[in-house]
Amino acid sequence: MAYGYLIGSLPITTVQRLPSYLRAVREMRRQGREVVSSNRLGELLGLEPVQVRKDFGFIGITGMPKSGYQVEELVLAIEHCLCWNQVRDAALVGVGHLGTALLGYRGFAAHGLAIRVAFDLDPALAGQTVHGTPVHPMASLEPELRRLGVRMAILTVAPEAAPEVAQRLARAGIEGIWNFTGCPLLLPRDIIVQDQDIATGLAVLSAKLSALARAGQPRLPEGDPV
Amino acid sequence: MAYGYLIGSLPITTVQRLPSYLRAVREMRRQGREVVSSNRLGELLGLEPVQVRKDFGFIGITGMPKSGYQVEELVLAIEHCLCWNQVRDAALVGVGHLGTALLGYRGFAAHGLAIRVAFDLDPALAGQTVHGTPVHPMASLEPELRRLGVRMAILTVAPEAAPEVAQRLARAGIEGIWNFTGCPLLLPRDIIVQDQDIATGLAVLSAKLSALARAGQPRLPEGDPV
DNA sequence: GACTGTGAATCTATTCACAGCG
DNA sequence: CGCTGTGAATAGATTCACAGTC
Repeated sequence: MAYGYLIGSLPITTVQRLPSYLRAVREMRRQGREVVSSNRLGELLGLEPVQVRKDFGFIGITGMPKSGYQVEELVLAIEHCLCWNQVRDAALVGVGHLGTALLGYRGFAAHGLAIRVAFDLDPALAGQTVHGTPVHPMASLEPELRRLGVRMAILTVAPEAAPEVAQRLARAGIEGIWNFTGCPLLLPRDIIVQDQDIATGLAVLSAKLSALARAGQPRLPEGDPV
Repeated sequence: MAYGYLIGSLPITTVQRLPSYLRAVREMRRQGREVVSSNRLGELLGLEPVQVRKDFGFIGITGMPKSGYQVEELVLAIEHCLCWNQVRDAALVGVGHLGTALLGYRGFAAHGLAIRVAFDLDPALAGQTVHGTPVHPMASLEPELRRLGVRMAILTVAPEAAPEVAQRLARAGIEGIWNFTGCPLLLPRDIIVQDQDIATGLAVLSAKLSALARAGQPRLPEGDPV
């Protein structure tokens, strides 16, 4: 195994699974469970036990034969890998339906994310707060970002506006952009862009449903039990 | 190349890229461009040209040496693969911030998706419409779904409620669930679940930003031009 | 006996290298 | 030439098989 495609020192696929692990082990901690086996966790999350063990190996966690892994140790290690144990300030640009929903999402606290400020073109929104976050006019984007020292941006503007706004974010010193616009952003390589395009998920689901329909219904009326 | 991991007859990674291709070629059609090369498309979307050619090969599109691919042919072929040229009815369950945002999203029409009905626990919402979609009480979930013959559900309830609601959807004859709850759904295998967990994207971005920070800033103050 | 941990094998996806064509 | 199309090579990710440990 070469594993030369890493984020820091972790395979990207492992990083993608960390949130599910974290949710599960936090819940176990809440329930007072102190240890958990790769088997149990895999069953809960729909993963092979060996996958779980490999992933935990990558994040430097080692378990105990017979008993399993320490729940508390897992929580701390995963939070550390993702830096979800400290707060990261972010700005949100584009207070439409989706932007508003994200501003109202209470789960970000558990992910170490705090949206400090939002921006929108609509002058009626500027000066208001949405779900407790102050909204500023687009004109003050650069100075406000620099003043607050925010390094991460959540981009929820209309796709047409995305390239231009992204340019402005890049020039304002933003290091990472969480891109919900579906429009590909071509930016300098030192700016990290994470695309969160709802259409790719819908595409996979559409294709699977269509494949199913095309195949007729070669399945039993009732499938496997849960 | 074995390629035995297919949706219908397409690699899943290819399906995931189809929406970006589609957006790009639709835009080109709008501009009156009739042909496009894999090179140009790759540049626009940040992909290797050979990747584009392989993908088009999979969906059965063949281009012309020297000139490239027919834009119109690409649009039709991709829409066909995803069944985005016909309307698929869906129900949305959970009219919170995110559910409301999805009900207000106008882009679904271009993806062949029509949300016909929504459901929510809150009795104050039942009987109302949200962005034009009627909201029903949870109690009428099963009969209403069967009456409308809806086969796809968008799940935007709170994570705690997800497993139970998913069970009800499964029993009501739903074939595919687009799962925004972040909670893993363990359902019979004949029900297709597409997880759309915002946390995995945030995890990747967090890990990359942290890796960057840890590495110091071993880059030039200004990166490559666009 | 019931776990973990890991090298080897397999499977999947991308990229290379280059033949072929208009 | 400037493209496409594709077998071969490589890279990446999962799964197998099994040795080791409490």
